[in-house]
Amino acid sequence: MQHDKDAPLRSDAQRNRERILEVALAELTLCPDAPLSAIARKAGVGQGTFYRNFPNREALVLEIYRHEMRQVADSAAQLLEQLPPDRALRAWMDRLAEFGMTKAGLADAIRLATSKGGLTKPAHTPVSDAAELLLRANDRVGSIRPGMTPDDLVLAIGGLWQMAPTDDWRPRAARLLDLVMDGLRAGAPGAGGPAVPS
Amino acid sequence: MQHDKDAPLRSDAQRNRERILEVALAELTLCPDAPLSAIARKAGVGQGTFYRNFPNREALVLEIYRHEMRQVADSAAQLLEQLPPDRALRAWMDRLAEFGMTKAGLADAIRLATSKGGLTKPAHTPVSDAAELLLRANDRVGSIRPGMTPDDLVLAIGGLWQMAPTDDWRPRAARLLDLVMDGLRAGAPGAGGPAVPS
DNA sequence: ACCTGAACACCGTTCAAGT
DNA sequence: ACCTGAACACCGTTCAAGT
Repeated sequence: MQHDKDAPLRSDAQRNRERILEVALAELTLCPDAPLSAIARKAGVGQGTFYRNFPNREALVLEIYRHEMRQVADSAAQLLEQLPPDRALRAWMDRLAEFGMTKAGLADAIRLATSKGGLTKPAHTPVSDAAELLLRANDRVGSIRPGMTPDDLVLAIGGLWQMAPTDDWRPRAARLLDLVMDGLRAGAPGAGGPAVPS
Repeated sequence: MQHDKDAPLRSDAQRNRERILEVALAELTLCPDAPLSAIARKAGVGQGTFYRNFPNREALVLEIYRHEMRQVADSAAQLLEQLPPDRALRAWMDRLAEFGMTKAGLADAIRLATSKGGLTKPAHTPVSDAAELLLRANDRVGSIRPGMTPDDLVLAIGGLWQMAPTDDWRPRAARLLDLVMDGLRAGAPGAGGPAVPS
């Protein structure tokens, strides 16, 4: 019989799961295609135990990704309390870039793992919730064009994920985000018409 | 002795190489992680012949990528003859999106293959040449902000490569490119000052 | 109920033998 | 000079046997 879905794990199983996640985060950040067997070994569990917790590489990687991303996403609310909406939006994107660069290996691991099967549409992630929060706050003060969706914003900063962290990524990211912010401000109710009057 | 670098291939070897590329393009477009052994088999060559031509998966994928991308990149000059610079730029980005969606499998194959080793900085690709051409044409008529680099443009449209082709990608791509164009126009000499006057 | 680790399947890569 | 295909190494996944 399989495990009851809502029942708590036995304490040793719980510990095993946490150790796997801990080791996997470190290993995958260093090397996106670290062997799962190596992760299991370093976590001190057998192959079978690993697969009981995570049926495949994608399941492991997505769990780590969601956990890490949630931390950044959650900072959006905090930024909105400290800064005007447009500056909060920009500051949040800066944090996303910073996060992406330190976790570049993890981002590669995600792409490696998720390109295999079907494309997992994340739909309602913490990130899109955060984006929604920031966009609506800006809408309220008229600092950006109306009608922007979280999807729009995520696509607009998509270039961040194809930068290598080794380079002089900071000025490049800054130039990208400056461009995005200018695009967002174009057509804002508070800015007096479109950037190119007709 | 290895092969002389500039000497032409023997005709049968030449044919083999072309058949491998032909089969690989079709297979990788369908399935980004198609086994190299399957590609060799369908191309009618032995494993060794395959590896003589392409020492690893990355070498194969990059060659295909460059070949396919060159076609799109080369259309930039043609567009500039038919349209004003800003419309040519936008039309080129549309083509890039169209191309990316039909070749989504290939794009995944590239990520799969290149995330393994070091990050291969393509540096001077046909795409960055085309971007340079389009940006400078726009600079000359003052339709976009000055100083944009090909790298800036490539990053700005980076979101295209993280869209799934299954969806209603067309309106999403259009919204992204509209935003990018507005960002580019903000601060253009011909548009009368920045989008947000201080 | 959970764990271990050997066993199996599969794919990338090499290489001895052929033409 | 180029080709073939068997052989090897490695990693993901399963499963019989243990606690």
